[in-house]
Amino acid sequence: MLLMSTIGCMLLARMRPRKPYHHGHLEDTLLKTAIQLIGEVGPAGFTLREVARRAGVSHNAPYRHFADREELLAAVATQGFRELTQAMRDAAQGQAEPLDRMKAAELAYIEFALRRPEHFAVMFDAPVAKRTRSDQAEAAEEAFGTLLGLVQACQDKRQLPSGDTLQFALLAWTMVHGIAKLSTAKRLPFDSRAGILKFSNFVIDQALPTDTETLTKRSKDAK
Amino acid sequence: MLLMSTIGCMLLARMRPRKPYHHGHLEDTLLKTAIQLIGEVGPAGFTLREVARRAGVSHNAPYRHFADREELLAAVATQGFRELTQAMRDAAQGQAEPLDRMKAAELAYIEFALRRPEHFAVMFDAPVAKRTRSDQAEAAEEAFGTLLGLVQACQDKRQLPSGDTLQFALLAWTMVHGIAKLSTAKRLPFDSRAGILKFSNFVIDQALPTDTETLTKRSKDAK
DNA sequence: TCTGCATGTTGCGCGTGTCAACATTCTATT
DNA sequence: AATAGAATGTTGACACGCGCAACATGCAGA
Repeated sequence: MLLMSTIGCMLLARMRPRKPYHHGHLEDTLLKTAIQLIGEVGPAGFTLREVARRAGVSHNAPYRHFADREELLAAVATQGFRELTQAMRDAAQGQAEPLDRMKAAELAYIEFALRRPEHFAVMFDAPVAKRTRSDQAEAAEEAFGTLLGLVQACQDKRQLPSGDTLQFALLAWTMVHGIAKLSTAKRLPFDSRAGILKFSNFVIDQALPTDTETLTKRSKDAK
Repeated sequence: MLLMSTIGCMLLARMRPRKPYHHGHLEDTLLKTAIQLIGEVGPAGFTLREVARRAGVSHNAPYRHFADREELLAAVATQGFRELTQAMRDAAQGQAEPLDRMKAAELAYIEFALRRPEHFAVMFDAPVAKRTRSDQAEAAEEAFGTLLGLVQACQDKRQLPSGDTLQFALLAWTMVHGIAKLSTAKRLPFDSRAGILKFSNFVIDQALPTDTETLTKRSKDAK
């Protein structure tokens, strides 16, 4: 029945198989297309109309799924935070010791930024106004929460000084974020990925000392 | 002579004082106007035409001084780096000890970002392509050089471990940059400027320990 | 004085974001 | 099964910004 009417359609259209009026997974397609486009031309060159073109849909179709350009970008950012979280978790999983797990996650953060600089930019450079989108805040919170959990684990095993867990996690975050941002802005005097990662290791070790001597010393200082 | 023709002009214009055809300081005016506009609407809302309007000039006049929108933004960034350098120097000047001078400069970096978030964004988020502008690279280099000099001074006075000066300076830079970026992106759980600065102090002290005990300990480790 | 050059203006084409009106398809209720 | 209404997609229009081309104005040196 449905088959027959479809065939009828095709006959009327001179056997040309007709594109269905309804796309089916347009929202997903738009998001994926947007992510890819941003990877190619950057957030500035990103265009709603080009996304629509690549999705094979009219220039106004996206408005059925996203209120405006900003909202699509916000969705891109949200997806970015999810992938960042996953990357950090995967990296941590490869290590046994809490401290190594944390460091691996931190490096994964930097590597994510290096691998997808434009996407990373959308996540953090987007105008603050529209970020009331709660799902994005949630995704970002989960990314940070991952790091926080790893720091907590280090403290539990006495591999980091006990103290304000939040502050240590924020310290770790700002460090890797600074490296990531300056790297993608090409402001660091390293041209190779390896050079950046080597520097990253230096920074991480410097700010989060691993040796017990320093640990005990610092915990004494804290008193 | 010139006066007479001017008066003639005014008479013809029914005593309305006529705006001179040539602006006189248009390039400067455009730059200043652009900086102010960016401060109001952010890099995204920034428009070449609005700058022209505010400068009281036609929408194409800016093209006589800047090749395109990007080039004006690049000039804005350059100016930003100069002001950042000045802010860091001023802050350092208020302190006697090298270490205090360095810390003051680092805090000045963060405060600059907090005070002029949009301007700061233009300096670092701009597409990398157009930044072949050598004067901008120079201004940025000078800003970093300021920090580098302060680190060097600390090492000279044994207030920082001797070693790779560049790496320490880069460490300091990435830290403050991370804080600045995350703060302006409103991703840190601090709502007040004071809270951010308090956290900044924590981060700086954590990563660049001042006490001589740790210093000697670390220099031993380095062997 | 006159001529060339820097500076500013007007007008245009093109692309984008977004709104309004219309077309098509799906879903649910009867 | 029929049909109304909600989703989804399309077409057309408008305003606006970027940047080009052609023109106007004023300045500076021969």
